[in-house]
Amino acid sequence: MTTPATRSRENTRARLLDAAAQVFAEVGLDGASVEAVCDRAGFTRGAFYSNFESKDELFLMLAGSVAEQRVNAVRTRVEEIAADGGLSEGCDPVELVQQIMDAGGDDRLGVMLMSEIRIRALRDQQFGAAYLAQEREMVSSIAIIITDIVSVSSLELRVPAEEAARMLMIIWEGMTVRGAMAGQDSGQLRHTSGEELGRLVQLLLAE
Amino acid sequence: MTTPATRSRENTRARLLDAAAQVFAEVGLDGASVEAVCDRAGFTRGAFYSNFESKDELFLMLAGSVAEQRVNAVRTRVEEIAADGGLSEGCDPVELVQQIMDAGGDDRLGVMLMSEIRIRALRDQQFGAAYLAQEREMVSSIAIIITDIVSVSSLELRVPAEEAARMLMIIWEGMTVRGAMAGQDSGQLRHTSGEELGRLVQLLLAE
DNA sequence: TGTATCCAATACATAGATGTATCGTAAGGT
DNA sequence: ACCTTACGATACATCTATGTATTGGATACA
Repeated sequence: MTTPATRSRENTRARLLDAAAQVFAEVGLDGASVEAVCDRAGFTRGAFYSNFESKDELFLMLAGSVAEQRVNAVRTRVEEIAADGGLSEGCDPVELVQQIMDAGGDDRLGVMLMSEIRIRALRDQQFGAAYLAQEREMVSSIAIIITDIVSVSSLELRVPAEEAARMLMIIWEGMTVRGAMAGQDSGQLRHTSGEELGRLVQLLLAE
Repeated sequence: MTTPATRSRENTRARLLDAAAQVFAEVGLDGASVEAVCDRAGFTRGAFYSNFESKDELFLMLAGSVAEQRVNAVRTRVEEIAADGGLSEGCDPVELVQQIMDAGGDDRLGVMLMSEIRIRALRDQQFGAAYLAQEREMVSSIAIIITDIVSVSSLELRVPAEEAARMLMIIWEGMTVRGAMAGQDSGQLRHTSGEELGRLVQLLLAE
């Protein structure tokens, strides 16, 4: 009953979670059978029911892990920028925002998975509350860096930092979703959504 | 083979489409069985398969009708405002934008149905292209009225009208989705998303 | 080497959804 | 009044998914 067994078990769980992320993104939570997830992971349903109680439990764990990753990615990116002294007076606000948003990095499948998560957040009160709470954390992180950026520049914000952060996040989300619809790969995705974000940043700032 | 029979048939189809809108919004396309839709409409599956080939065909028709309604609602609202001389010099841009966005009116179920439609647009290339085309129509309508508003005022746009329209639409969408997640009813939904839109309008305009 | 344990595979029972084929009935035409 | 047609209900066959119960096999430990 030492580590190897446990290690193997955790590996199995991780592989199932990975596979689930892909399959849920591709065909949706309801469209994905437990067996499809297991096939993708290279297991049978025996492994699944040995590790999870239901597809729903798996989804909740997956969503929790995705949320955690996003929040952390944005926060650490913000901290990195602050520590790196990226906030010199001559820094480019547009570039910085771009970098922060990239931290939450969404490729095509990522966009689809997030959409699936949002749908669930719409249908399930509890889950929705958790989703919104997690989003507020991201907004807080972004608001902090926005405030810092503005404080070292000669510019000023035309709306409160939190509002600005929310707008940036929503526009970014809307643009990536539409980019994915148009069949763009992640590279183009970053590009087009970046352009729109740049314009919004210019709107948010005033001399 | 005169009207009554046909009329009854079309009535059946309409009731099934209505029921489908509700059920799809509540539990999603994949989560909704054909029987659930029929139950809601007060029919059996016999009626369904007599009128539609599959659940998917029904969904495509529903989505088409929803898209048409939205585009038309926005366009006619824009035309009404233009005709009503609502564009006097002293008009309130924020108020006008609010009215236009309201035309695409989304209550809680509407938000959920649109989310379902967008998910499909993400998964299906063809459908996604159609969705984006329809959205471009809406953006065009909004851009027109924005241009008009600006032209009769002493203000000017800080970005191209089409960009402004897209941003407004995306922010509006993002806010209504989040409002619905928070469990707000349609009244509150309009209120909170309206506030955020107001701020964006102010950002978009310059003296 | 034997044994205990843990984990995933397999087999099975059941439930639910789909689509088709058939039937009953009401309305329209002659 | 009779016949025909159209539409929705019913019945059925099939398929797929789920969850559980049992089995097999690998690994750790004595």
